Amino acid sequence: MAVKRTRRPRGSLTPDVILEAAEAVAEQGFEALSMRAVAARLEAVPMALYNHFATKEQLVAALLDRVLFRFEPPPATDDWIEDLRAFANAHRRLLAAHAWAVAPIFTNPSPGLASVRIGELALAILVRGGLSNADAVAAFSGMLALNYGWASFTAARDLDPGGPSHDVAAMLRALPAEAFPLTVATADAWGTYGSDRDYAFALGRFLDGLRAAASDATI
Amino acid sequence: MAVKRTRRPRGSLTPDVILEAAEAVAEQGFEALSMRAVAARLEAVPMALYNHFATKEQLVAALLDRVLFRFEPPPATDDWIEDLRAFANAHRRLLAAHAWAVAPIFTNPSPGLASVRIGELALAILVRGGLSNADAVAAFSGMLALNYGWASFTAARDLDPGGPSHDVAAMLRALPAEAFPLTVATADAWGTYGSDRDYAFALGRFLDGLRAAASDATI
DNA sequence: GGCGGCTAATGTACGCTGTACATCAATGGC
DNA sequence: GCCATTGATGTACAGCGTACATTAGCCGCC
Repeated sequence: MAVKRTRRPRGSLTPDVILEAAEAVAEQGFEALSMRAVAARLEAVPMALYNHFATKEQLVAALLDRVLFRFEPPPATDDWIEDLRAFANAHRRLLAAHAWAVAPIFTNPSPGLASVRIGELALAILVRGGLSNADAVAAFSGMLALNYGWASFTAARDLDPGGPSHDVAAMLRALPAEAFPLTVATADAWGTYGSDRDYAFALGRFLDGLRAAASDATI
Repeated sequence: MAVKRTRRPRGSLTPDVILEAAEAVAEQGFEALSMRAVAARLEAVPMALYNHFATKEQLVAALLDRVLFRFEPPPATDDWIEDLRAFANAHRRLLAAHAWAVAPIFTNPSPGLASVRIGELALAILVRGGLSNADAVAAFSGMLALNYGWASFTAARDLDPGGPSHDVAAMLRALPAEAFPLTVATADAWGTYGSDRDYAFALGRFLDGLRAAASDATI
């Protein structure tokens, strides 16, 4: 006997191992991320987590910062617009790789250190392109907004394949053509809604405009 | 006596009055929107709502559609780019006017009828500008993503004035300048993060690029 | 006018959530 | 070897969405 349930060794619960477990839980859907679920995965009791994070909110903030720190900027070239394109693509890929994180990041754009680092890296490119401080901030905000918004489109689909939006094209085609002629006519294009090609187009137009504005300013 | 608590008259609970109450509740924060809170505001019992909406999720979807139906497109002119600018601004104003709705719309880009209507109206402008169906869908997606992303920035601030991001500029200025030189240097510009001016800049660059692409295509 | 039947409003209950608060036990300093 | 510190635990509570059973108001029918 004496198989008495042994309690967790005293130093074995650290913020890092908690966040590791939390991410594993979150990967099967952010709404599945509960203090109890994280604790269970660590074979600990829910309240044990509160010795390392004051609230769930703080745990989530730390988790999101951890994810955003994985951003790695592409190497710089001599064309700042191409650097910005690569930067935006890398950023969007990061969001797509952690689809579960998109919604909470979105609703809580915490100014964590990881976000600041991303901003710093983006500003370096924009300032190199000749933009003023104010314009660089505005341009970076625009790129960020585009990426977050776009990520929400794709995340909704990635997280719920076969969900209500699993066949947008068919749904749109079924609409009354008198009321929504263009929607019905573009139903096929909507089927690939949020595609890489569409993103490249949208980002491309933004960068075109940015390059024109920068070269105007430097003339 | 016979002051027995009278129950609600039989026909008095309709989807409309429920949504009306739900919106009033949601306006003090989306997380405050619970079935129980909506029922309480109607002096009804929580389960009464389930005679009209199968789940909370469906109630929320109907509520969001109701809000998005308030979008009114600006009148058309003979300059499609200017029409698109006005359209984007009107759309963003709608989101800003219902900041609580931004997060749920974002996480659940439901293809409700109101969204379809907005898409139809946007496509009309883009097709008039000479874009192909595929490009029109991509351009609209980009505008939508920009607006949703941007709205999330401002909504976070509007919903929580005095919150952790109440003085971004001061926070950024306090960062180590060696690690984040550009962030510190642009701290002032970050203070107006998400401003109308910044949005106008970002949208403007996108529209510039779009106009150039369209005129290229028609030559 | 009385009377069923349909259905909307109600009541009760369950499992889940975050977390306040009290308790207990392992560990580092003396 | 003892004690204070502190991290792991246990219990408990309010609030959530909602399944399921019950009640009561209204309708058409005789």
